[in-house]
Amino acid sequence: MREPVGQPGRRVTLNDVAAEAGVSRALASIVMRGAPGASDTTRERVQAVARGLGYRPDSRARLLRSSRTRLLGVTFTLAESFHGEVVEAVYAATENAGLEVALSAVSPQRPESRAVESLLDLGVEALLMISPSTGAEALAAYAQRLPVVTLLSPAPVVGTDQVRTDDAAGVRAAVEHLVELGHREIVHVDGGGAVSAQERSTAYREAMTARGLARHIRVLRGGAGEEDGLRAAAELMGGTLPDAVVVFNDRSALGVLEALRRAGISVPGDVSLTGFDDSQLSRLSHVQLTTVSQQAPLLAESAVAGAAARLENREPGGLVHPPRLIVRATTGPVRTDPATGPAISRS
Amino acid sequence: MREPVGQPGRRVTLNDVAAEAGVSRALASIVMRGAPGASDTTRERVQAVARGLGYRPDSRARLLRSSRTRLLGVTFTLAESFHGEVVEAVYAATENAGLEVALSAVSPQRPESRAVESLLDLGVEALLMISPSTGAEALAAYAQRLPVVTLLSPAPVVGTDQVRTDDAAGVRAAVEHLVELGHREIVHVDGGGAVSAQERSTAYREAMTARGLARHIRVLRGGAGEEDGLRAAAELMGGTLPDAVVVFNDRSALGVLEALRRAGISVPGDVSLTGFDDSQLSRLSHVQLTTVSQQAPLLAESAVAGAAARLENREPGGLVHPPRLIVRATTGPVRTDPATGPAISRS
DNA sequence: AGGGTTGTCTAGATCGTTCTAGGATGAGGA
DNA sequence: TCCTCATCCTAGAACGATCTAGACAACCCT
Repeated sequence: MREPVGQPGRRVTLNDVAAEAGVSRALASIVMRGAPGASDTTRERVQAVARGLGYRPDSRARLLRSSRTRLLGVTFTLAESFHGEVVEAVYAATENAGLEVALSAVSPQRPESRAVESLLDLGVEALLMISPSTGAEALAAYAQRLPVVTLLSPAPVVGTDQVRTDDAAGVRAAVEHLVELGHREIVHVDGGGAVSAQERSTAYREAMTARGLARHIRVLRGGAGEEDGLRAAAELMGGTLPDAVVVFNDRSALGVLEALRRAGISVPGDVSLTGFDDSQLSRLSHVQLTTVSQQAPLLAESAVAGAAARLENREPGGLVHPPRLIVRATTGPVRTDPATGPAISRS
Repeated sequence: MREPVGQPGRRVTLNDVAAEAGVSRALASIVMRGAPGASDTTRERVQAVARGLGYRPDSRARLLRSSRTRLLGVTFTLAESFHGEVVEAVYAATENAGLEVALSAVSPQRPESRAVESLLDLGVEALLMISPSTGAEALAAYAQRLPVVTLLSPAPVVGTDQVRTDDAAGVRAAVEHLVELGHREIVHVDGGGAVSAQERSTAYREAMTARGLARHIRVLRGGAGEEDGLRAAAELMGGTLPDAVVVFNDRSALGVLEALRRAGISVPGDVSLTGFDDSQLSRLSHVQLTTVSQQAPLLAESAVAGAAARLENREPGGLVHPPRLIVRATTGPVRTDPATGPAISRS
């Protein structure tokens, strides 16, 4: 198998293709990017030559010259596995939208500002920031220079488009799922000061009220981590056990699950449990957590479409998405005989 | 707070800086990249002007023109959280080496070949591939075009530099740690057909033999996933329990841990347990798995240094790194009274 | 036949940098 | 005085693409 490139150092340029095909560089350019202005016969000929020579356009040159770089800058946090899922979906979505992706990671050692700057230096045409940590002012400043779409952003910022999950709908779905299963005493372990903790907690109250369970409303202080769940579960087991627990997120739910099981309480035999995020954790075979999925593909698709819309001076739409309840093995019918209660039964 | 840029659309170029400072474009360029050939006084003046105008070099143009792009292409898999840790460390390492990073992700929908091609189009000068899935031939072909460094690569490929962890040393460390604690009957749950399963299993045998425990050698078929651990643990509990279990990786170890605890066997009270990878899972507060850490910062540093060395036509060195044993809560002294054994005692 | 339109193609400028070749200037040596 | 020679600087050509303006046919319509 011979390499198409003859010389090791030399790279095949558009000039080479044009010369070989006997046309001008400009025409070759037209053909390569599928622009109108070339006959079908030459189009085919040039393409054949390009293929034969193993030509690949140099994106640096392309980006430099054209104002429409079709390059979408994406910032994400390495440690967040959900960001990974979104990025994956962004790649897929950009393919259809005819955009290219430039990734820039955020980490404790690499602030978001640096990530954004490197993208701007690369000449991205729009910015897609996943869970931005940048302050509203700085974000607004970016938005003045180019379209900015945020995903999982804590708060709205003028000039940016916000793609997000309908948190309330997610919590509502979880509560209703539990009610359908016959549960009445449904407790909420909240997210403490975490992002969107407020929204989810409010949604819990509303969903309970809507189902006529207002008198069963009970919110425990939780948090975003596993330890918060462990702590909340300890508090929970201090009094009488509820039918079910709706937890702020998966990590915390994992803590609750562990504490309950360690105390000999069966999940879902005695208590049902739901999380939020559909993280890797929730899929572990001994966990199988029922949870609310922020549908990464949907969010990504929508964010990319939003950026594309802005680039064409259109108004993007459909930026809030309903999540999906993933029913696994931590929710089940309410226990039928309260007398044999939680203290005795074993998983 | 006024933006340094006057017009919203116009970007500040080197020309603007040169004009404002009253020097030629070339001289401004010399100053900006710290090249020799400018007096200290003008150097300062130009720098002051650049700062005042908010000048940022356009990397596209820079990359296009200069042969030494100082750009390091990195491929990684989104779903692998360990890759994330490495990438994080790569950013830090490149900073010192004076290199820039271009990321390109691999996912089920985006094959590694595509990721590499997009990096080549961008004009990267060297390639750092984390856990490459590309075949040896294709990899060798890349290596002919530019320096290629692989990280966590399954097998050596001619022309590429391989940075990896000394798997054997890791397993040895785990075994010796257990022996120190008084354990004798140490079982190994292997990785099945997974990458480097063979090496780790061999290292286990050697370490046991070296400690005079050859007759206690026992290897159970495992795998890379949690289910494999669950299955192996079931097999394990069929016979008499060993003192300790050295598992191929963290995920599988988590399965073993879960199965043991569910059967009422205390870890580390009855059985000690070690994993491999120091993954996020192993740090969960109810897990606290003793494990072998592939030191991401060290690996990244070494890989970047290797790439930098190749770019300067030097031979890189020190590509194999010893891992570090992270002692958490799943290993402890051997149980003192075998009579009260595992079947009765509870965690 | 002349004027307009449409389709195909090309020359040359351009993007923002870096690089090469060479022009001033002044100091120091013969 | 004249010739190096280093130091500081500049003009202009790259890099590899895109874009603008316009040339040249061929065609249609009056």
